Amino acid sequence: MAVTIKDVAREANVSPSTVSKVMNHSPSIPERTVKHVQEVMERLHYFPNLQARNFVRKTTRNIAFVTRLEPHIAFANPHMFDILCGVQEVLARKDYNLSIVGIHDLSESMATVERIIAQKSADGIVVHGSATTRDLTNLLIESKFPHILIGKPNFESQVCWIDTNNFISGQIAARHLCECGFKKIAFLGGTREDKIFTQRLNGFLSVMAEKGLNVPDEFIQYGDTSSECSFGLMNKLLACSVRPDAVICEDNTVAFGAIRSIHQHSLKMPEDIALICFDNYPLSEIMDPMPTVVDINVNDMGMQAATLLLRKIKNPELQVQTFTTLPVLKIRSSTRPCGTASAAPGKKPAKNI
Amino acid sequence: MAVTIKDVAREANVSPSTVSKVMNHSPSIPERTVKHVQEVMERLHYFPNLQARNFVRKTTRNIAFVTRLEPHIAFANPHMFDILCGVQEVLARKDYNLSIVGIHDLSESMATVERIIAQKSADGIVVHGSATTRDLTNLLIESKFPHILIGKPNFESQVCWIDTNNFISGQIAARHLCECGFKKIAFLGGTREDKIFTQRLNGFLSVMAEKGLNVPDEFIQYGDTSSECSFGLMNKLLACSVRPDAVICEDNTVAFGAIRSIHQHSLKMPEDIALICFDNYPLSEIMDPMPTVVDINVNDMGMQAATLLLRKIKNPELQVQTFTTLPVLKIRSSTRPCGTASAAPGKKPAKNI
DNA sequence: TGAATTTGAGAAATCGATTTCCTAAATGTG
DNA sequence: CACATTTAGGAAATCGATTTCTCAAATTCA
Repeated sequence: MAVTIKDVAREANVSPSTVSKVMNHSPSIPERTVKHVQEVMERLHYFPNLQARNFVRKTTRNIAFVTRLEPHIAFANPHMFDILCGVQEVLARKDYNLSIVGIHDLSESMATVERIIAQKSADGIVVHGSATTRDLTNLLIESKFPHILIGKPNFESQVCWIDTNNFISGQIAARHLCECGFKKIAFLGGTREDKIFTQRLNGFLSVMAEKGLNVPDEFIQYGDTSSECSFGLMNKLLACSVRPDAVICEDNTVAFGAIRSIHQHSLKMPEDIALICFDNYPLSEIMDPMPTVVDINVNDMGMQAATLLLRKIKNPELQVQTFTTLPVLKIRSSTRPCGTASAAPGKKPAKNI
Repeated sequence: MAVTIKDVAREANVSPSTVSKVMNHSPSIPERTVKHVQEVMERLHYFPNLQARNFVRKTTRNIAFVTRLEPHIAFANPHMFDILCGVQEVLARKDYNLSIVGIHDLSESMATVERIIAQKSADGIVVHGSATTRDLTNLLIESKFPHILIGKPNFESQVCWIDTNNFISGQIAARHLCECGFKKIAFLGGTREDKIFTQRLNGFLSVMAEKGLNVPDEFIQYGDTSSECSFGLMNKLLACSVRPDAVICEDNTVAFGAIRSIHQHSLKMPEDIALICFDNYPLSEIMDPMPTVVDINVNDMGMQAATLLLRKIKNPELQVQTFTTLPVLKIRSSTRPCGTASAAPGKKPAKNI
């Protein structure tokens, strides 16, 4: 049997209440008693039973991370794990536990969260965008259960969320290129309907307008985000009457196709044409040249989400609604000649499990 | 206040014991009482307090997943999250909770696990290779705490682990190439000291010996696993007096460099030269041609790990030591002409978070 | 010195389930 | 019909902490 508070009490010749008070730093226990009891606790290798403690305190010290989880999801979304790491990091510091709650289908998310709330199996919930539904947000609001969504929902809601600022991402990309001296900048690769793409594009255009730089219609090329498609789009761009001297790509894959086209035209990067893209995936680290990227700092986003959530748990009155994080620029050789590049050294994937 | 067992008992005109017995399917409760009580539970929206239940039952229904966790770890190891998904999947089915316990440094793993065991904050532990130390395995063995390591430790130990079979990976790669009719097969990209590389190489060689096929020394090229290095190695291979008609690459990055070299030599794949590599990373899905891979089914490995662990928790007498999973072959166009390929359709990374 | 106040620590209730008796009623048996 | 045997369900202890209330001892103050 494990050592309990009673064992410590008996051994220290005090009552269980006193031991409890020592553990909880009650002011009514004088220094010498504290020391004595702590000594006994140490000697008996006493660890308080967390279950008993949480049970009586009516807390769980646990945060649920609700997300869609499927085999090979790391392929479909390498961001998710980084977010998770950020959340875990902050929770661990405050002695909170993080538990993963996976759903397979959006239709499960409602029931899953209902159960968490009803059974009080967590003190708070982080809901990943992949598990967000309208019903779910309503439930979270009505139940007043501490929560935060990762990713702004695509509908109006009073729910609490955190997301990155795509408009600013577009601005950052544009500003960087302008600072490097490029003026004829093209934008490559999303579909007109895609909100994220549109926001980035608008951010880009706002900077161009601000600087008084012209963006001809043909400099904005829509398409899907496959590398084949972007290869074709880039060929088109390079055939324009006025050739762009820089291109912003919607993501790594798009950039990959674009670079292939640029190589085929025997153009030098960044001298003849510079390239910048959004997001930073492992792929970018083996591309030649390594592309400058505007990255969502997803790890930081996870940390912020956790911080906000904990604050809300501590202070339920708090009415934080939404939060936006700033993207970060990683300058690499596709916009700066080698040598001047301040590239973060890439780690290559470990082959072991 | 939440509804408790007493509220249900009062409303149903029975005692709390009866309600408890209904929940636990005790045989001494007749059908009509069961129905009546269940009806009341439903009506009152009663959910048993899990903390109270686990407390008295002396279980946690929680499994700790101990691993090194750092920002951008998804970059360094895309496998980890897939393993996690597999573990979670199986645990959820059995109503177990999965909680992530991250460490930053190997030196923390011992203390971390000690605490989990002492505080009984989990019923079992999964330790990822990145957190495995000799001390830790000793602790797990001595404490008889239910556990399983992901990845065979690189030292002798009685600890319980699960891993993939690299020797068989090598065999699978070789067999597949032989079946496709290739006979002059080269092996590209690891360092002599790397155990995994050596095992794969030996698996390959064993098949070649079995088939009576010769492997000239120059067909085995050692190097680091960068794509630059493998580009050079592949150039060397293609300059051999007898040119190989197939090449096995140590990983995706190696394959990436090798393919670049093959393209530069204007060779057709797989007609002039076939290529196969180990592991399946997102990179492989945008390579041209898409490479056939021998993949560790890490998701399945996570599932098996969880299954074994749960079995051990249920039956502590069980003396399972080690477990090995079989790699899977994903045939794509680098070894089979298009059309005959049975490639799994690749999902491209989602750009949203 | 005696009264008032502060301090230190214990007794007992509590949290919400489970589980072990135990008993009354129902049923079966000779 | 009397007695033995099931059956159904309740009373109460329990798990290991926390917390409130209480009180004796120590200290301060007039």
